[in-house]
Amino acid sequence: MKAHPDTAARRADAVRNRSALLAAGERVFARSGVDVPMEEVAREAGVGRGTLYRHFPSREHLLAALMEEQAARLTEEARRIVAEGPLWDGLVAWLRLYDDGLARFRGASVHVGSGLTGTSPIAAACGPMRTAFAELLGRARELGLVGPDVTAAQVLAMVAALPKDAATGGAEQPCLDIVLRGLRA
Amino acid sequence: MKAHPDTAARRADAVRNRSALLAAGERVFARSGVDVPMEEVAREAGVGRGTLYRHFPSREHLLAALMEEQAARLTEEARRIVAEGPLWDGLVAWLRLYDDGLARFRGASVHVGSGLTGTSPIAAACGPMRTAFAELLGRARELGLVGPDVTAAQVLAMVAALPKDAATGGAEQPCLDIVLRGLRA
DNA sequence: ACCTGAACACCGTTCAAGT
DNA sequence: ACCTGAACACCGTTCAAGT
Repeated sequence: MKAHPDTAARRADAVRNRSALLAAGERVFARSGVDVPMEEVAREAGVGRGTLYRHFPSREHLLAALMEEQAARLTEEARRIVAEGPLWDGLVAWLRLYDDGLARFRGASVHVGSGLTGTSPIAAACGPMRTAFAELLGRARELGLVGPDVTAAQVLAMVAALPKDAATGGAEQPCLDIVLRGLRA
Repeated sequence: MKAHPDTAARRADAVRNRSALLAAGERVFARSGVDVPMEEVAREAGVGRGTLYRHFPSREHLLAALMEEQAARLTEEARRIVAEGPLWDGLVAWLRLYDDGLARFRGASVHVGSGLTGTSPIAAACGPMRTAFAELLGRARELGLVGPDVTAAQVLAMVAALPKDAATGGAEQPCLDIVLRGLRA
């Protein structure tokens, strides 16, 4: 991949396999969670184990590639809210989107929560999203909508780590609502 | 173990090995996190793998045994707060103790968060603590200190899942403080 | 009754051989 | 250049043999 920055120069089977792996990863992770044996992803894509590892050197690389599209949408949305407002309602809506996105693959939140900081493939995939959210949170802070001591990395990590509502014994109020109340200045 | 409910009837080496395993588990989990290879625990205790699995059939059984003492302390403390008050400050202090306790072993929060409900060994070890905390939260709810839609299982799962402050990029305000603000009615 | 360590199973990752 | 599946490594768990 490094040797072939432009798709045209890559062999047709390599291009085909890569998209088959992405599609298979999407289905298998959605069905069985991100900790499923990698072999299942390879089988679903109809390729050998080795081919999977050639395209994605680790589970996190595959997960990061799958999340990139979604992260791009969230980046876009954060910028739109900064430009158009309203800031508080936008912030709330954005965090709901973010939370929902992490629910798509069972087990993804653990990888995202620990991968947001540092140099993991996931950190790289989420970099622009983090920056855009930091901008949004900064504006909200300037308007006094959230406290001065809350950081973007903290909020992203905290919301990513929230237990799924299924795991909280049928509580009426989602955990995210509690955190949102706590954020509001 | 099942065949010998009273310690006196067990062979001396079995008794000795069990406490050596608990002491080793404490040290190794504290040093390397709860996902450390079980072999290290056995080696630190000076016994074979098989002996470890005879006493604790899985990693979760060992972790549950190690957490029992701490859970008992928290149970006690919750009852004291219910009896003596003050309820809100007591609730806050209790949740800080709970949060600190989970920080003792890196990785423990994942097992506790998912193990609180259900039938895991950890759920069994935490049962009395859950009940005592539910009582404490119920009293706070009656006084209108917390909202009516918050459940004990939810709060325990949520606080267990909070990212360690080291993972939030040096935020001024601990995540727990944000949740506590959100809980207060 | 209990202990031990070899053996088995599972899965992530690598790599020699093939096209 | 890329693919494949056999092979290796690691670790959780089991069990036959020993005391």
